[in-house]
Amino acid sequence: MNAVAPRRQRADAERNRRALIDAAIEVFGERGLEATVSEIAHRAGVGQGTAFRHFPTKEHLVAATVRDMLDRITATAVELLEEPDALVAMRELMHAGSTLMINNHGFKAATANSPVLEDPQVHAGHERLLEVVGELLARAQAAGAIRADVTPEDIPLLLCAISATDIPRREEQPALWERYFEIIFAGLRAEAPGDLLATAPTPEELLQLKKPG
Amino acid sequence: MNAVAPRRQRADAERNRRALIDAAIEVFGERGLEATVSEIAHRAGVGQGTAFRHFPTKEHLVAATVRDMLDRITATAVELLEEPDALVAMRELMHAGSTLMINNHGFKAATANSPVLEDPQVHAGHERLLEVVGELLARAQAAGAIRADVTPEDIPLLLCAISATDIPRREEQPALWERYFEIIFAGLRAEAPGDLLATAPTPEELLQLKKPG
DNA sequence: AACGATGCGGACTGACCAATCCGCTTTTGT
DNA sequence: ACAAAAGCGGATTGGTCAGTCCGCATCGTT
Repeated sequence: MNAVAPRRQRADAERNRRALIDAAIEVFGERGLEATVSEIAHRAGVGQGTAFRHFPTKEHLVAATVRDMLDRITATAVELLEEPDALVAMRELMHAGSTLMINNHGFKAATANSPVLEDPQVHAGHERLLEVVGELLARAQAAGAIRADVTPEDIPLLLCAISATDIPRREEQPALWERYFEIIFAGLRAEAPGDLLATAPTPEELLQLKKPG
Repeated sequence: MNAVAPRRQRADAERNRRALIDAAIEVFGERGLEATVSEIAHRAGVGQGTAFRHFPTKEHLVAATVRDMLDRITATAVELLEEPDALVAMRELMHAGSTLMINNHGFKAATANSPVLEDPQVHAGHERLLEVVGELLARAQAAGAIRADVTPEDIPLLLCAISATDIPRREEQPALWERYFEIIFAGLRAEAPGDLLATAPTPEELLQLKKPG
């Protein structure tokens, strides 16, 4: 019977913590991880001293936002467990994940950042995501829609790959990444797609995003 | 008849310029674009004043190294024009390009950096690469080995995608990216690969890089 | 050999940023 | 209502880095 003493924190402190994470998601999303802590604090409507009290290091703040983002993808994945068509579920999961990474420059950069990935909170969130992804993937493989040698750990890495194609010419061709989504997703399909191709929502049309002439 | 006056620069200046680019490729390669200019100058055996005289801005130095790297890939691509098997040529080109990007953290980061891509030297180097890639790609498509809707511009972006998978666990699984190379390359193959699969050097074995148990 | 032009090196500047510190304010329990 | 605890804010510090400056060395030319 040791004193674990959870000692709930003050209401305003909890509010500020939440506001900081929300602001961090926004600001890191817009400007990448180079955004400064005081900019985030300001956006959250608090002083930067407050930011560093809640998150002793910028890296801690980054880890907290990454954890939050991971939880969002996981929530999407859980919803997709309801989808009867396993291939559609996988496709939508990957599409949602790519969209999220592409709209959040900071999240994309953080996944390339080993120190962040070693944070226990982030690691736990990642594990939880892998479990749900594993379930969706297993179903798609059981249906013969996805190659059997693909593992759950592959999926997040492929999302990194897809979002890495979004860097240049964002103005000219806003959704060019969808093209590469199709190519990479095609690489995951079972060796003889044949009739299964028809199941995918928009299999070939999306590949025509580039200028036709 | 205006005075263009090429005015050749002093021999030591030219030597230093070359040494700076070589050092920059090394240092940016090891530590990414965060490496400091003075570190590069020191590695090149010159003072940092010299570095800033040759390259008025860090960005100029980055652009010069990117241009150099692009020229190296282009040289590889030109050699591959000799390869009789068009699919093998494309595969080797992409493999070489991925290897180059993965071993050079700075180059990888620079391709995600719009200001660098807008540099006229870099842009010219990129165009030149696209020409050669276009030729190799056209041959592979004519042979029915690669989907007809793939364009030359897709290839560099897919190399970015492949190298984006190399970020974590470099120690544990040094060549994990080869796995994703296979998946993405498979996505480029013509819809009915069938017998063509046999042409690829190591089509399925490389996919078993992960722990089997 | 000698001189002018070109290039060199590294101390220095100014800006920026993560992280700290401490006097002040708000919350919470009584 | 009051006091102690908890939290707040922003000025400040220390360190880093791109870019400048200028006295000195080296090169190339005659």
